Amino acid sequence: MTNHLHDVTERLRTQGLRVTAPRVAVLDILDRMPDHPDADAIRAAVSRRLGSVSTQAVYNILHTLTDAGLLRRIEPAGHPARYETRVADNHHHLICRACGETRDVDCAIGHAPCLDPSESAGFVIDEAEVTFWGICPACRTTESLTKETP
Amino acid sequence: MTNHLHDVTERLRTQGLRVTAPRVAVLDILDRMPDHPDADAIRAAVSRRLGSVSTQAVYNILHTLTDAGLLRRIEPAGHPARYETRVADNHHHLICRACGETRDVDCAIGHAPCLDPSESAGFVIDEAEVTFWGICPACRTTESLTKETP
DNA sequence: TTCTTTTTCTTGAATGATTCAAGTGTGATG
DNA sequence: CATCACACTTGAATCATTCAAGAAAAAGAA
Repeated sequence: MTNHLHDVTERLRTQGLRVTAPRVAVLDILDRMPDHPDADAIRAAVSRRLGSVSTQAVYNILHTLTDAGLLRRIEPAGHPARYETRVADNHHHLICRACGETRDVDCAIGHAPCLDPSESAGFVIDEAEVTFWGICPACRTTESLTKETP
Repeated sequence: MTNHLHDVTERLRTQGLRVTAPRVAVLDILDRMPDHPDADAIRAAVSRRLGSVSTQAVYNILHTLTDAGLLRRIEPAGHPARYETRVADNHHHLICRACGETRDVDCAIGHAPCLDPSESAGFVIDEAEVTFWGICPACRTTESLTKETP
């Protein structure tokens, strides 16, 4: 645990970023949360650990760390942005249309950039983002219960 | 042109939707706009044609037509939603990070659903969405000009 | 350690796309 | 051509996120 915090600190230093309690907390918490939390869930978790944090600080931190390549931001249509620390590899996401729950999906086809468009139309392409949309097991159950009770 | 309006009317009727001037205008305009306009651009175009439309009406219409399968909504992270009438086939999008300009990209790999995730985690998946992110020719030019003038 | 500088955090207000709610108007059916 | 469900208008509300200005804290120097 002290080990891990040291690792988190190192990651910040390597990117030339100052080591602050809120930043360490965000990175450490995201490393441990497998469910791609959104800004509000992250704020809640950091707040629990440090006593309090401002919403603005959380947004600043998420922005800074994302820009530095320490975080990856996922922005599912219709849901607030979610974050993860898995940045080194090429992977995609499976998102529930109902609740926004997000799961990692390993790249289905080869390696990064994973896909090439058939026409690039003069664009300089830097990312091929694949999102699988569906209904998660929990929401599927809720949905059928709702429908079967008119 | 009367031909096309007739076709638009038919599409509405086929979906059991009432034929109203704003709805016809939205569909007709979207059929002619290749650049995936957002709600505001659509409102402007409809307004120009009919004299005026409320923003709310445009949102209602876009929602209704999308639900009916007559439109497809594209929601690029960080940009307002865009719409297109190309709903029959499986295709993806190439989006400019800077200005949001959106181009169609034919499916790079086979047919719909185009991709299968390696793990579905109990989800019922209904769509595989592929987005190519980059910088369009116009923004690329602007960007380099800005950088070269410190 | 203590001082200084630069960056980060806090607070409170603002933004922008989209949605909610209530009332008026209109298309489709009989 | 009357009725009624549905669509449109107006005006306010919501939500995630961002802007702005001042207070606090990290990093490097003395």
